[in-house]
Formats: sequence, C-alpha cells, structure tokens
Amino acid sequence: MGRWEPNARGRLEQAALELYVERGYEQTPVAEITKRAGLTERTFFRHFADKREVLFAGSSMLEELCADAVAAAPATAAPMTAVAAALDAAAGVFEERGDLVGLRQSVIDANAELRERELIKLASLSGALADALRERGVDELGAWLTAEAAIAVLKVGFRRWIDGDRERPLRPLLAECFDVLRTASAQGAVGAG
Amino acid sequence: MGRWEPNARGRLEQAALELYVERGYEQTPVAEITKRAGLTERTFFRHFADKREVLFAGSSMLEELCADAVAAAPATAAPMTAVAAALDAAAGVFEERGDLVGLRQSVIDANAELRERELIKLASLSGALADALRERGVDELGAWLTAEAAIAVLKVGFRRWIDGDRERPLRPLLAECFDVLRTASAQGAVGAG
DNA sequence: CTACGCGAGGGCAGGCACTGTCATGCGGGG
DNA sequence: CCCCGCATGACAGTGCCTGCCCTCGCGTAG
Repeated sequence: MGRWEPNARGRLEQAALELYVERGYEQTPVAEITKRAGLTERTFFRHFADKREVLFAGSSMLEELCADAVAAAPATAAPMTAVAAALDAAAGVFEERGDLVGLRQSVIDANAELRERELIKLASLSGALADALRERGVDELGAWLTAEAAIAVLKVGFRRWIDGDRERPLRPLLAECFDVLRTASAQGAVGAG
Repeated sequence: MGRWEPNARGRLEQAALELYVERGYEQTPVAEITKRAGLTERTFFRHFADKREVLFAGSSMLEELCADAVAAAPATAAPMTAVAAALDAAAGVFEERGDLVGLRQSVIDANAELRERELIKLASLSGALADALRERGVDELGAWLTAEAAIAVLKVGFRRWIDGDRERPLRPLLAECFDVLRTASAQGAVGAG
C-alpha cells in the first residue's frame, strides 16, 4: 500500500467520462473531476495536458497499433491494402468496447473543442500511417495521400457505425468505404490542372 | 465621421496577424491586439468567438466559393470532377495573395491550438462540399467520401505549395495529388472485409 | 425640433483553465 | 538511519472569455 490510492490516472479518466456524460463537458469544472477521483486539480494537470486530453488517453496506443499493422502487412501488399489492414486492426479495438466507444463519442460530438481535439488526433494518426508507409518504401506523395485516404475512410465508416447499430461489425462498413472511394476516384478528377 | 474609426473588425484581424508573427500566438495577449487596434478587449470578443478565430475570418467565404463551384460544375461531371473544380477555385484565391497566405500559415503551423482550429475549418469545408454534392444527386456515402478525398488532396497539395516555391502555381500540384490518389485507390484496398 | 430606439463600443466583475513554485510524506538504497 | 526520488498537495497568479450595464452618436417618427 502506497501513500495514495493506486491508478490515479485511470481514476481521473473514469471520473471525467462519467461527469462529461452526466453534465456535459462544458458544465464540468476540472475541480469536480478531481473531487470524484479523490485528487486535486493540480494533479489532474500533471497527468493530462488539458481538460480535453483526458478523453484521448488511448489514442497513442491506437497509433502504435495501426503503424505496426502497416509494418506487418506483406511486402507485396499495395499501400492502400496495408492501411486497410491497419484500419482492420483498429476496428477490432473499437468493436471490443462498443459501449464505451459510443459513450465517449457522444460526449465528443456534443462539444466543438472536443471535436477539434479528435481531428488533431486523427491527423496525428495519419502522420503515423504515412511514416509507416514510407518505411515500406512508398514515395512521399503516395504515402501522404494513402494515409489521408485511410483517415477519410475511417471517419466515414466509423461515423456510420456509431450512428447505426453498434452490434453490426465495423469492418464491412470500412470495406464498403474503400470501395466507394476507389470508384469515386476512378471517375473524373482530371479537372484540376 | 462616426463616433469610432471604421472597420474595427479588419483592424483587429490585421493587428492580430502582425502580433502573432512578431511574437508568436501564445506570447500575444488579446489585450495587446486590441491596444494596437485602438479598441478594448471586450470588443475583440464581440467580433471573434475566441483568440484563434481572428485568423480564420475568410474561411466561410472559402466555403461558399467551393460550394458554388461544385454547384456550377456541369451536370454530367463526376463527383470527383466537381470537387476538383472547387479546389481549382480555392487555389485561385490562395495564389492571389501568396504572401499573406504564407505568413498566416507559418503562424498556424507554429501552434497546436491553431492547427486544431484549421482542421475543424477543413472539416467544415468537407461538410459543405458533401452538401453541395448531395444537391447534385450524389448518394450519401459517395458525397461524404468524395468530399473527404478532396480535403485530403487540398491538405497535401497546399502543404507542398507552402513548403516549396510559392511562385509556382498551386493547381498543378492539386492535379498531381488527384492522380496519385486515383492510382493508390485503384491498387488493393480489398483487405478490410 | 424633440423624443426615442438602435447599434457599436466601453467598463467592470468574475469564473474557470492552466502554470510556477514550494511543501509534504512514503518508499527504497546506501 | 539518513537521504533522495517521486507522486501529490497547497496556493498564488495569469490570461481567456462572459455577463451585465453604461455611453454615445445616428436615424427616424411625430
């Protein structure tokens, strides 16, 4: 037994999610979160850079997971196939904890600051995917655009999953998005130039 | 002559950009901006929702421009061709004021909060493009993904333009991005499912 | 000409997010 | 037994942002 209860960080994450759900993000002062977690405000900001970040603790793990999946794809796989494998891996994580993910997303959707934070996390994920593709020898432009395309697919597919029946698997929705993107890209787009 | 100097909003925008360039965004209190513009802090927040928004005054205009371009595309044009026309129109605006755009972007790139705001503006632009595509009769999924793909192209092409020689036209860079995206989408991507 | 409302901005008080700094007490290593 | 590191507490301070009320000049109705 230490001087303090263990897992301060986890307690803060849980208290924050609960309160954000109960009262909304804006109506929840940091002091309330730390009170519920049995800690002080100062400690909150030692664990999380700001009031938003507490909702995105798992994003770095997701990044690693996706980057590893890209690296693990067969050497013969096309770039788009490699990032599809990464989204496949990510989908597994989401599907495992559908309820938690849905709750968290409802909080994010309800607040502009949180949506901003979500977008920069997705941009960071895009960067990680692009890096992983470059490691595979993909050229700069191809890596960048393939990664951004994957994020587009993730955004749209994930949204349809969240807004629909969360018992349905996410993976087929992502596959459908890849298909639609391929079809749309194939037609036209020679206009700019 | 009114009671106050005219164009308070414009003076705030200019003073803010100047100061953000001179000292950096974080090191510039709102009070400094209003001082330079000859106004009070309270007035700043009547014109702009927050300290970041003052840098993104033109984004709603850009949205309208792009949405109009999509609507104005020939009825026979494919969705991707229509959004390419929209980026074409946007590129024209950027190229006209390359210096200002470059200065503004250097400020944004230097600060995470501003990058977040930029991303949500791009997401909003994506939504506007998707709406315009739906107006053309494009189905939900196709509209969404085509719009997101266009934003991906804009992000990558714009970045290359900013980081390179800004005298070079932006449009060919965007066209190249569309090509690369089409090629990448055509290969593989059948993995998720 | 007067009265009145409206619009743009000023002034002030206050809440809350976040930071710097120092204090505190448990655990482990010498 | 001492000391040092580490996680947390305590507290003051800054800056962003808001709510509320006041001021003044202008246009307009009467």
